[in-house]
Amino acid sequence: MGALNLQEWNKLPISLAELCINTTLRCGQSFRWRKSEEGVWSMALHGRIIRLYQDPDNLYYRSTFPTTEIARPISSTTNASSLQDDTLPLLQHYLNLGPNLTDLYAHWSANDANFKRKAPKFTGIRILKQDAWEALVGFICSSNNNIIRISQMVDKLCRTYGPLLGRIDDHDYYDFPKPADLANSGVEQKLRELGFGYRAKYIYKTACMIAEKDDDWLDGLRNPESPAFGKDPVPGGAFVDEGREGYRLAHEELLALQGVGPKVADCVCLMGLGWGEAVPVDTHVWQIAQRDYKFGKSKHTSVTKATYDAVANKFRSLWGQEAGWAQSVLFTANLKAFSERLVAKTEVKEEIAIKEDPDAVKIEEDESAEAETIIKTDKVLVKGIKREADDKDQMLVETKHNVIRKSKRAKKA
DNA sequence: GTCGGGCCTCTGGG
DNA sequence: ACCCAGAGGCCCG
Repeated sequence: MGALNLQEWNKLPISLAELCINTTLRCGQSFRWRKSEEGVWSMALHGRIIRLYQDPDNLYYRSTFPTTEIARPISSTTNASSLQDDTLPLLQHYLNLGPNLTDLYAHWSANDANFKRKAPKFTGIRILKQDAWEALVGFICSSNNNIIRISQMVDKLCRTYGPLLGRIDDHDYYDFPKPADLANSGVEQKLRELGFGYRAKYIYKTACMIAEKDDDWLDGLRNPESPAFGKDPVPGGAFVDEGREGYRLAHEELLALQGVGPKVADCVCLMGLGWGEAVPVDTHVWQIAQRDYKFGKSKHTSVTKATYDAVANKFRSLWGQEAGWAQSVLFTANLKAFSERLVAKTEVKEEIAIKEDPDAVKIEEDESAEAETIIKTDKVLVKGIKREADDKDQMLVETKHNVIRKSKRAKKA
């Protein structure tokens, strides 16, 4: 942490088991957070620049408003501090700090031995309550893509079409552009020049469709139990394996947008509209379903609609109301960027001992009574995570390769 | 309803 | 060197 001075920061006591921003902010749900060399996460959010830092006992946070906002006349009934004071409730909302995460993990583990085995190294993951429009655009970008490139694309989008909020430590912060900002002719061409590929047309068309509708159309699809920041929750109905009526309606409405298929619609439902039962079934989750939950006997390699629904329903029946949240934990555990944790001794420190005797690294027992898999362990050289500028050294780690056995029950045959 | 083929771009691994 | 599969898929015929 070095020269980082936390004197001027606000402090919120919270454990790493209840929130781990280092995992939550880079596991592929939000594509806009940036991490400094000091370990400070920062992003433009709700018209201000938010900075976050976490140690084992506290979350530290601070807001920086644009100069015009700070210079705004203060009414006689409003003191200076109340201008910034909504940062805490804003963060509590955005980081979704309401639920007790330890209890949730226990609940998901109770019916699921696989979750119980995988989750302990991926604690503190929360589903962010992101702006629905931002989530929509981000996940339209995600098709046939990887998290690093998606983040670069979203950054270009904000830099080109979003309002500049300020500059901190030689870094400019732009807020996310509005639908109307992307609904102009020439946007598709510009996005193609910026490297969006075939997604340029999807974003332009979807922006046009949203801009045509009422301003509150997208938020009208929200889970009433999880309203937008500043509004009061209303009961949203009883849970069912297929998902509640409101969720299915929201999903269907989103499918009408360009570049939005079932997976992207579920991402928006889960991370932008507050529908906890939305389970996005992507290539990773499909792999997980085949490897650990006995899916895959069907002949098609790609996920058909029927298979998609079957996988999502299976996970909803297994994990319940917040199935999408549980899915995200397993998704993160399956990401290559986090694969070092599968064999790392400790999860708190970023650095893995580079010169450590590889033979001293413990091999985890990962056999599952349920999963029909064979585990092979290999020693390989992998590069450090690209986005961490201070982590370029090559690390000697071990990875496991799972080989799917296709036979239905005859393990020994 | 289902199935291929094509799609922008970048990267790690054969 | 070179190619190709894969990356949090979707659209079209």
